Amino acid sequence: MNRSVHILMTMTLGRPLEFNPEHALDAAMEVFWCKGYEATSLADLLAAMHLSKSSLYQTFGGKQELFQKCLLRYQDRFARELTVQLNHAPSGLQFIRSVFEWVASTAQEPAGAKGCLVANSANEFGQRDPVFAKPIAQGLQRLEAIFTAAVKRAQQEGDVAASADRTALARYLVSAMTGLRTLIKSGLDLRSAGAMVPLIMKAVR
Amino acid sequence: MNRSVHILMTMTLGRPLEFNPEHALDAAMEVFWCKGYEATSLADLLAAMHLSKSSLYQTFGGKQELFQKCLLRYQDRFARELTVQLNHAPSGLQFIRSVFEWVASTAQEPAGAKGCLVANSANEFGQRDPVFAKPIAQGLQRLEAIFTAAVKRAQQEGDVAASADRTALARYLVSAMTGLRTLIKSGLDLRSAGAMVPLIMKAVR
DNA sequence: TGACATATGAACCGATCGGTCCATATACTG
DNA sequence: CAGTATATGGACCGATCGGTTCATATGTCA
Repeated sequence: MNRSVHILMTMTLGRPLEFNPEHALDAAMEVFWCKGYEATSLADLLAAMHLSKSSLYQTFGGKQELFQKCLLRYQDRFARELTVQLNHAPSGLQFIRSVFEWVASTAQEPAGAKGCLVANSANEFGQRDPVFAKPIAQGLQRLEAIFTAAVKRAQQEGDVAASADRTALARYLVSAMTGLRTLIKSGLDLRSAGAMVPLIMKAVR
Repeated sequence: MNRSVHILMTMTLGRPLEFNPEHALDAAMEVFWCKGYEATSLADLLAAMHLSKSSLYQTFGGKQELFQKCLLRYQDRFARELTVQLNHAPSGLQFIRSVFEWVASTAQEPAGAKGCLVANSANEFGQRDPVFAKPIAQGLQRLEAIFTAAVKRAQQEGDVAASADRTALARYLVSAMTGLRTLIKSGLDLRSAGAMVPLIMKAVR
């Protein structure tokens, strides 16, 4: 591999970007997160991302592709964050509880009104659009995988019966999570949200 | 009150409608139910309702008003159905379980892919649109009220601790319901959906 | 400096959006 | 029959939709 090829692969020729693609992606994600896919227009995105239409198409490809990128970006960030939390948690059970307590704490806050991008998208599209069905299912899957790991740890720590069906429990937690977020998104008050956590946890113990 | 006034109030003058407003409303509800509000176009509605644009506007007022009518219609029908079920159920607890078992049974079926119009709308709009926030909140409220009645009955029947917080429990059930529907909408398999019901019920017992 | 490669903004595209208007059709009334 | 009130279909509206094209700006390289 000669030098010129190496340069071609590691640096961009021509005029450099005037914006940070990562930041722009974050801005787009925020808009999709708040308004959903259908209700978000190109104009909304351009305004939030601070770039021109041609830049958006050249860099991200279009509305659909941009949304897919945002969806994956959201998953990655969310999954990484939860994994870190799980690793730092005193116990698997504590991790699960603290996740729900954090979600409950977003009640009546802007963060709560946005919901979860994956859950929002799951509700907006279901399996209607084959283009989005896969990344959405994958997002739910990843959340389930984290809960599965947490339940497994809780079982090893003796907080959950070893005989319990990890997968079923993890799926239940995903369901409980999205349900709680839906209610919070609809304006559930903080007290009620908090009261829901121990009820949700009953299925785990 | 003379005869002519009476006639004016009880029957319509001029050319009669060529369609059944109730049926048309059902058709519109179906479309909104499947695709959501934003993704549904006037053309979609006209095709499903089998009427012309002018008829739609004259009879129902426009997309927003039509959606609101559908939302209320859905609530009424759903609430009435559940109330009947509750009255016929052998016990409050059995009612709750059977509702969840019915929802779980829609997994991998067209009915499951549609979700619940109220839950769908709650997720699509949250509190973003003040025009829809009220009917959506009302829909969730009505479901909660039914669950509250069921829990109350279960308490009287000794299946639920008398000391339990009925309202909190009812809200939990609404949350569990919407969560389950979200997952089913995303393609959860029938077996997994069924396995979730006893876990959900753990919070009640 | 000049060749080159990419980025950018603005003009432009056809399609579709939700919504209005009006001429005509169709019923009931006297 | 004429008069009246409503329903209907189709033409039409401006706005916006997502997307494309292209001339120009701006950087790197030899």
